[in-house]
Amino acid sequence: MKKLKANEPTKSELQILSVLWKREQATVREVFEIINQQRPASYTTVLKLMQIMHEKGLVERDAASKAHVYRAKTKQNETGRQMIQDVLHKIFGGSALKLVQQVLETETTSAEEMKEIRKMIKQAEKQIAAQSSKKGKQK
Amino acid sequence: MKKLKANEPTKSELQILSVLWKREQATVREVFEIINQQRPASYTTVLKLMQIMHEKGLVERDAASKAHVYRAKTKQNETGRQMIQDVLHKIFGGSALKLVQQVLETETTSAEEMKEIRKMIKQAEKQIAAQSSKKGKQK
DNA sequence: TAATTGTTACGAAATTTTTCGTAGTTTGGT
DNA sequence: ACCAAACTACGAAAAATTTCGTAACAATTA
Repeated sequence: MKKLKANEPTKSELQILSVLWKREQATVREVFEIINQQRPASYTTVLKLMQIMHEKGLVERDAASKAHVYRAKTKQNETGRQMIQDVLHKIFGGSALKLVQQVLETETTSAEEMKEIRKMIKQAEKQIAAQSSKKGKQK
Repeated sequence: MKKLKANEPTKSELQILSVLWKREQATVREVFEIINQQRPASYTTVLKLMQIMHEKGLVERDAASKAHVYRAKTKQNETGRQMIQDVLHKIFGGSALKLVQQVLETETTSAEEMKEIRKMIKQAEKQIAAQSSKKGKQK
């Protein structure tokens, strides 16, 4: 076996993953173009990072053509869950309420999204109901 | 003037801030006790970190008594907003919907919290309505 | 007062992450 | 076949972060 470690992406790696999540797949050059306009960076730096990410298993790549084509291997949601978990506990003391509150206060959320969010809450509430009845009423 | 830089706390610093947010104020020893049971750490390491944080202006301290008493200087919400902003854009492509969805899916959110969250959404929706009417209807 | 205990200050090592130069390879055009 | 352009591989320096030992000082107590 190889690596069972939950290789958390570093900040720079996250920045690259972000690009891959948006583009589905990309060459080093393409990623570089985008990263470079967000902050100064040299081509080989981005290349090296992506190679490291490959070793870590954060991305996969197709070496068929001259310029390797990369894809994110770690799912956006996996990473997202982890990071939210982090923020939730480190910042908001575990209160989902406070977190959501902060999101809604800060972000411009469209009416459309609101509707969707409300729908989700309905769902989530059902979950809760189901769970508590299944587990039996504790006191 | 001294520092205008937006001194982002590092991971370790965040862990310490987290303690201070919960306890309002604490000595190095108190923080150490807590940190140390989360992960192996030595006293002087925590001390050093807190000294650095003091230099950076992340915390303030009262040196009146022998053991300095520290308080978080950066607000929980400030940091929270920043980090959410980060997660939102780097992971969820700016979609508040997706973020909230993830939160609700992952976290055990109590019925109580759900109720509160719903209330907030009502509020937020009012905001939107007010804004769009004020700005004039586009399209 | 002397010994003991607990605390801060701080330099510097250790570790992790990021950056970049150089060398060698592949592709495509002449 | 040769040259130029665009890549990959990779070592190693640089920078950022974390860890810890040692020294010095203050408070407490025997």
